[in-house]
Amino acid sequence: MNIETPSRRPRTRIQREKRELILEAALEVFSNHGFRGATIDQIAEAAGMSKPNLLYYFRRKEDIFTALIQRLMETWLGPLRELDNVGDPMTELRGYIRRKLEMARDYPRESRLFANEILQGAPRIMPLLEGELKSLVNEKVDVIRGWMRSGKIVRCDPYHLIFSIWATTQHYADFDVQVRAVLGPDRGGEGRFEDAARFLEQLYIEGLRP
Amino acid sequence: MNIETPSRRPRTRIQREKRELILEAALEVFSNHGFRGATIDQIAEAAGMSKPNLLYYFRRKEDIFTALIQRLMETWLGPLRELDNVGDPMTELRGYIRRKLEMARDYPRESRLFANEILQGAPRIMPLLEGELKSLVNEKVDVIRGWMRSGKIVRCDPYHLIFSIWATTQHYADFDVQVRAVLGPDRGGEGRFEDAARFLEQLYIEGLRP
DNA sequence: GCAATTTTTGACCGATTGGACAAACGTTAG
DNA sequence: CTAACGTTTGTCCAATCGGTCAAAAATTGC
Repeated sequence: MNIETPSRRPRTRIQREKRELILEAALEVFSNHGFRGATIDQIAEAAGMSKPNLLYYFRRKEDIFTALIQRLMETWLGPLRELDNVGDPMTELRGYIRRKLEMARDYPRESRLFANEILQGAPRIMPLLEGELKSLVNEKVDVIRGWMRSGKIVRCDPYHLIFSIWATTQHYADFDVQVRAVLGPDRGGEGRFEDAARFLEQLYIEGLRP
Repeated sequence: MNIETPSRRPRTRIQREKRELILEAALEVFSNHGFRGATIDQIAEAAGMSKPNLLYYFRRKEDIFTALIQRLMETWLGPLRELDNVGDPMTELRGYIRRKLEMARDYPRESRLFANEILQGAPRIMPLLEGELKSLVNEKVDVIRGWMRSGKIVRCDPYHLIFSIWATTQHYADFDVQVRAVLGPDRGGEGRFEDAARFLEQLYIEGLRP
């Protein structure tokens, strides 16, 4: 019999461990080759098991992908969830930018996985975008609008403010190859994230000052 | 005999027309599915011809891709080339942002094609990035540094300034599905590009003012 | 009109892919 | 020990893919 949805029995210790192993391997492979470009064999090899063995834990290739996306979404939306209207607006926004940039540095595979899926038209995560993501953004847009009304930051379109923060920070994960190619070996080292952080903080602080 | 590199004979009228047809079809298919995700059959069908017929004009799938990239690169770097140090720096930068945003609106397939290639590690265009692109950026970085020295714009890292303009503008092509999902049917209509333009111009003008 | 050349097509091929399956192998509770 | 259950593997399959090839059809140059 197969696993996948725990219809009745709870997960075994081996099941929990092996599923975790597979998801880690799948993240590596999917983020580098996209859904279509990745093969089950590649994932199985990266996870150190045979293909039929992998298919015992996840019936179909797509099931691995959706399980991965589902689990990642929470981590990914974390920084935006933390954006709160306690504390100084400018400090909050700067913290958000910093956290997003740290995620681009520390979790580039997750970023590229999302980017790849969105690029292909988000066929597998559209409900998430229109549901959870949309409502979370709307919630934070209200917070930002409050800051504008109280004159703490300049008036502008809060949706596009969020988009631009996403774009500028995730750029350093998704387009990392290009960034490093343009900066060259000397300027493209590990310091590029600190340089980016300095630039972006300055841009947004000066650009949003009321 | 096959075509591809015009070793001796010049291109026929039919060859020019059909190759154009194929490249247009390939742009549509590659930008939606990536290199690996696209199939020759799909491209052939989109071009309205049989697969062997297509392979008569381009021997291999990769040849279509590289021909496409080669031709697109010029168009794509156009706006950056136009960035010149004649005229007011702020006006120049605003014009650059506006042109890049117009390209994201009018040529989203080209943008997604590049994004897809970069995401996979740019295996087919790395030389272009390290060569033509890098030197063009370096050239424009000098222009921007000149503006900073003369106090026309605030001092900041010109590389990351360019990166952030790329990121924020191309975001509206590459992540269009997400942008529309979050904005919803009412705010996600055609007006989203004007809203984005207004926001970005304000952000960069305020953020770069000396 | 005719021969040379270019263009198009149907049939085919080997490799890869996602996935099925039954049999073998391990593990664990009584 | 043993029966039940969980895990692993080798083998196989149908579909799809990139690409070949020879021959037919269309075009072109004279």
